[in-house]
Amino acid sequence: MNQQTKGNILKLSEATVSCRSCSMYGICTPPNADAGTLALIENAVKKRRVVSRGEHLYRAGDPFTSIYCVRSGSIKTFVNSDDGSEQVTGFHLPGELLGLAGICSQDMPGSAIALETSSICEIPYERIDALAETLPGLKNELIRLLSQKVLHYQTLTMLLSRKSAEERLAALLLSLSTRFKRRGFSPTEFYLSMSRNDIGNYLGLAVETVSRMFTRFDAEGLLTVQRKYIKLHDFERLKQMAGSPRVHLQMAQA
Amino acid sequence: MNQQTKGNILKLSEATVSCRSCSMYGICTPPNADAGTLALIENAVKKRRVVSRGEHLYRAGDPFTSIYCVRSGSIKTFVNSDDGSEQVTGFHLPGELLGLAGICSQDMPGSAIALETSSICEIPYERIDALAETLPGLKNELIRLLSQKVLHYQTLTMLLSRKSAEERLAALLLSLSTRFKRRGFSPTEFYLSMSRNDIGNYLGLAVETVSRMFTRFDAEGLLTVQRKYIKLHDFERLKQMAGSPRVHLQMAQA
DNA sequence: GGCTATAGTTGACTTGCGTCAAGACAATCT
DNA sequence: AGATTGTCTTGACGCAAGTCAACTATAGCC
Repeated sequence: MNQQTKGNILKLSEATVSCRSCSMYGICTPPNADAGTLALIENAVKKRRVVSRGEHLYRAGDPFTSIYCVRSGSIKTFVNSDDGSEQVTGFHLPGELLGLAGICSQDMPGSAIALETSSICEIPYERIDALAETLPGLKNELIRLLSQKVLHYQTLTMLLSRKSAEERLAALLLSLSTRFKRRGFSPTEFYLSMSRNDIGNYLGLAVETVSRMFTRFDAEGLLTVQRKYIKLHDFERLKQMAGSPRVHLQMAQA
Repeated sequence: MNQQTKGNILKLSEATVSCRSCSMYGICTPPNADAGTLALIENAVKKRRVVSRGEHLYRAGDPFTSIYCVRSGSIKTFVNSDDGSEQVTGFHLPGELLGLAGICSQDMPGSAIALETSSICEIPYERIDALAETLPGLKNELIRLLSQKVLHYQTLTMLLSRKSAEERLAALLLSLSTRFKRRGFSPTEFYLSMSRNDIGNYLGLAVETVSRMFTRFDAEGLLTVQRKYIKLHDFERLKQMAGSPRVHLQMAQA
């Protein structure tokens, strides 16, 4: 029995979301679209791209041309600070968007690297205007998605400024779980495609602290951890730890 | 010689930005607007509102109806967590937008309170669609502004997850300075409209720590502080402290 | 298979910042 | 003026999490 057949507990690289559960669904496949419109979108908007583990999807400073959506696999985005260190700004799972922050500037403000072999939909931004003429709801949808991002980062900000290491890790695990569930994967059992290093970087913690927290959570029976493999046992206690339930909801769309 | 006449070193409540230096400029007064269009906008979009110190502009849970722009004064936005505590998500100065995170949900996800008597432009969101028909660039402008917000919060996230108390305060002061300058106020001398408590809350620091940092900065000759009054002396060292110069830029639009 | 490089874990030690507590200064009210 | 209340500052102390360092497990490679 391989991963694929073992229900929906599998590595993201082996999973592909259907367009139905994609953030871009309202954009790519608007409800009132006729065959002609769908063909238009098919040709104008969708462009597949495969990036393998460690490869860049885009780099900071690249001219902004497109926004991206993860079909399968997972992507980390990060910005570089002057001293050469990088700060992870997000993990992007199947069905989620990235590259939106580039809209406001000519260049991409950060970089994106595949955490594993991933399939990506690329939407050239210059075509948005043309497309919007036939699809009046498109820009509203984009605005809504951007607003959601704003909310997400506000939440993350809150998480990072107030919470302890324990709370941060609990919140991340719940966020991942919620997002897996939304796209039809198991919310209790999954593989982390990112390293402890990435997690620590994202949460503002040292690697060692992340490691210690995993060990503690496991010892306390909250979850089972074997390297990248995670199985969540006690949602209730994790939620308590992470704090406000509103926070989880908002974390859901990373 | 009162505050008003003392150049442009004054309290925000006494200052009003012209529409020219407002974030909404591209929206409120599009470049190619004829008299008829301007009249349309004047009637449909602009609605003034004055909120006095401590008063709510909106509350978390209120139905989302409008986005707002500060004309004069200053506003703090915050979200409530389950335990009743609040987390400051931003300080909004003349010319800056707020309420954008509400677009994605039906209700306002957070609250906004005036830090001093403030004049606010209110733009009913339902009219955006109608208005966009006569002003094709409007939605693109809104999208751009939202993208800028995303970038800002990514930066803030980075600030909070990695930086020390010293770096955080330096970054905030530089951010305020940049934003004052952009709107035509003095970048070196200003009054803080927010309390130490708000600052600490925003930066994820205890009030005492904020206070100690101000004292230390003053002792080191970086600035002069007398309660709310701040005079910056050494930009260079402040920038060094705050870290990446890119961060300041991005902090500029809060 | 064994060798090397990388990622993850664990322990010992240090430190920045939060917490608690007391006091100083401003603003407002009577 | 003096009393009251809220904001800000300063000091003493403890702890959560960072740093340094050694060790272990895993993955990738010849």
